[in-house]
Amino acid sequence: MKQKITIKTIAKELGVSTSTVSKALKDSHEISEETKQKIQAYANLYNYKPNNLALQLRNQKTKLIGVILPQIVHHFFSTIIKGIEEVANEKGYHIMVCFSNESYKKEYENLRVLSNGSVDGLIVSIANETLENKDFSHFKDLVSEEIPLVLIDRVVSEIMCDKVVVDDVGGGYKATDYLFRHGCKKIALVTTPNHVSVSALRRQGYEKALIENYIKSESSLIVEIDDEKDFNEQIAHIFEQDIDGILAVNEIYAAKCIRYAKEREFDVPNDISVIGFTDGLISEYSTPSITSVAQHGFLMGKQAVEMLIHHIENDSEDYKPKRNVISSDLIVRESTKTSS
Amino acid sequence: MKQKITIKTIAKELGVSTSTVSKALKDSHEISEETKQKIQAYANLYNYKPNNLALQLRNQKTKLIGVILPQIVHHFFSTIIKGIEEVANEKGYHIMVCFSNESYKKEYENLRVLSNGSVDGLIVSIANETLENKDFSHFKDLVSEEIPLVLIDRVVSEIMCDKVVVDDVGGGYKATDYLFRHGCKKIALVTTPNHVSVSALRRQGYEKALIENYIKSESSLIVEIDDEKDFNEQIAHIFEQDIDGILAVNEIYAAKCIRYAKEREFDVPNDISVIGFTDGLISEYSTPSITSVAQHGFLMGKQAVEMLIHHIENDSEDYKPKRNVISSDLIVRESTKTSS
DNA sequence: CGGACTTACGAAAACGGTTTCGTGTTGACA
DNA sequence: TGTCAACACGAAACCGTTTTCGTAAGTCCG
Repeated sequence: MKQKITIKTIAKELGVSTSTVSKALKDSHEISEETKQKIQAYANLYNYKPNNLALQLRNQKTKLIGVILPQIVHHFFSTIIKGIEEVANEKGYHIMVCFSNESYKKEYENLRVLSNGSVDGLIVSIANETLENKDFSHFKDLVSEEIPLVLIDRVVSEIMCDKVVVDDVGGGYKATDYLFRHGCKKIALVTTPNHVSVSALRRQGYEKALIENYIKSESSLIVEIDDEKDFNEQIAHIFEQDIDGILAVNEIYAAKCIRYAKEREFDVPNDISVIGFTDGLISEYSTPSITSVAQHGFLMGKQAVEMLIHHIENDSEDYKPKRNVISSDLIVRESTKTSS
Repeated sequence: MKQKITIKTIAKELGVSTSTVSKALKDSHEISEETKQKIQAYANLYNYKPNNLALQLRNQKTKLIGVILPQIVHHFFSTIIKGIEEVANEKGYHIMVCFSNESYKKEYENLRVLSNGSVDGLIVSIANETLENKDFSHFKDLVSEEIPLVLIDRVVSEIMCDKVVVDDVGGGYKATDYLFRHGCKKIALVTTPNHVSVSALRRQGYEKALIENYIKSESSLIVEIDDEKDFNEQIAHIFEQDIDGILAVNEIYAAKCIRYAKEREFDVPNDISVIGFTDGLISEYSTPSITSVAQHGFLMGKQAVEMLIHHIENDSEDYKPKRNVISSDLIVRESTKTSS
């Protein structure tokens, strides 16, 4: 990289001190018009730009927000990033994005690097492996260092910080209840292993709706998908139990269920109605398009960064962790019956 | 944020100089075992971490790579980010991600902020608006400041820097040729306005395939979609010309074409075969699944960051812009006939 | 005993800015 | 002519770290 022009260079060339240059460039009244003209002209000519690192070191702030997400090639998470970036930019911040790839080790590493003064605060969604381990000491360290932290989507109660979550229980409930109201009698749940906190919550919503409809939850109707194994083999058995509705905890599972249903010559939605979570492109463009629980990732990102920046910029005020809940809405499409 | 412990604090508390502390923490032979023990113990106890900003200022490098993309909620671009992040991390770099939202102004702003010493180099895919304007002075400034820059996917020849592009001409050709070989006689092209460089290239490939098959390109078979207007209205006329194949320049257009074809009671693939670009989730999960030209965004990200880091770390060697071309492959699925 | 060499540490400069606090020169005014 | 304020600028500290160089004390050897 070419040697950049600095205040020192300008000062030397023009035979003034660095303080004079600094002040002149800020149009300070302390400096005479004449000198200001000269300095500003010179700075312009040589395209002077103040070095960000120097400023950050001096001001003890970076105007940078660290974002650590478990995945990126994922509609929900990329939507969150978009929300974060948009608001951050409006407020003069930029974002540094890292991914944990659901791995504890990478999450730990990223946290370590970013918390060394590189960023003013962090927005994190916890990796699955970490949720499984239940080792949150790296987050607790962060909190005890008083580095502003906002946890999103996948959160745990033992970390004392701001949080933004989706109303997953409500979403699961709304979806299941919708199925009941539109004529379904026997609804299966296709989910992930239970340590994934959001899935567990959606399941709670599912079970709540069952109870309210006086139906006993049957474990034979619940499949915890192991992504390592063949999907169709794992769900085959629920199709042999006269089900007429499926709630899937994400849109990929929903799409796969629909595909499998077709293979087995069930009609969607007339024989079986299907609802997914995550209102992404798959839900919108597959045929039939999929009724989904929208999670408003964009909004979540926006709220998270607003809380974070508030925390960063009101450092002094005594601070009580807040928790925002974003309600999830059902987007009705073609994969569910409309009449009962 | 809590006041962080610094080398100065340690020095003062232990009654030594900052240089001693610095050396002791690096296990320098200049310092006696006894003193080292004492200092390291203290540092550990109070969880000392060196301040990144100070290091970056001193070393004149940030180990940070700036990434500016036009969009994020997009399978191809998020895949690129994943590729970039993975290799960057391996080599000890982190990434700062910004989005231009296809806007010239935001691209300009992002470029300005990131080129102030915040990053060691940049990876950029140009915004559509900039491609339309043809104003690339902000990039040329970057190049003349000798800030390492790699352009990806959407590139222009007048910017002298490293580039990684997809073989879009080849992709368009392969796809069109595949349609001809499998019995299509009349193939429509659903594309974007021509200033989008990748679309223009895909169109070249399409036309090349037409010529090789002795078919005259007809403008009535080519639709340049205006995203502001209704999609179906814009493509309706091509369905009245006995077409039996459609090449769409992205997977959303492909999915929309298939949907419209169904509405008009054409069978896909038997009446009309459809091929899209961007091998994302839509292509994979829609019904019928969509034959697509895969662009290998992951690979593109990896190559880009490798070129960039090479450039950053071999600053001295005299530098000749390189250009990598990633070949695009056809992923055959259900939206195209298999026999001729 | 004197010189050379090692050991163990500190002072200071450097990275690129900002900011506080002088200070020398004017000019006005009594 | 002496006093004082205003003006225009510079010196120096500071942000946190590294690194070069200097040096006091101790050791070894002749």
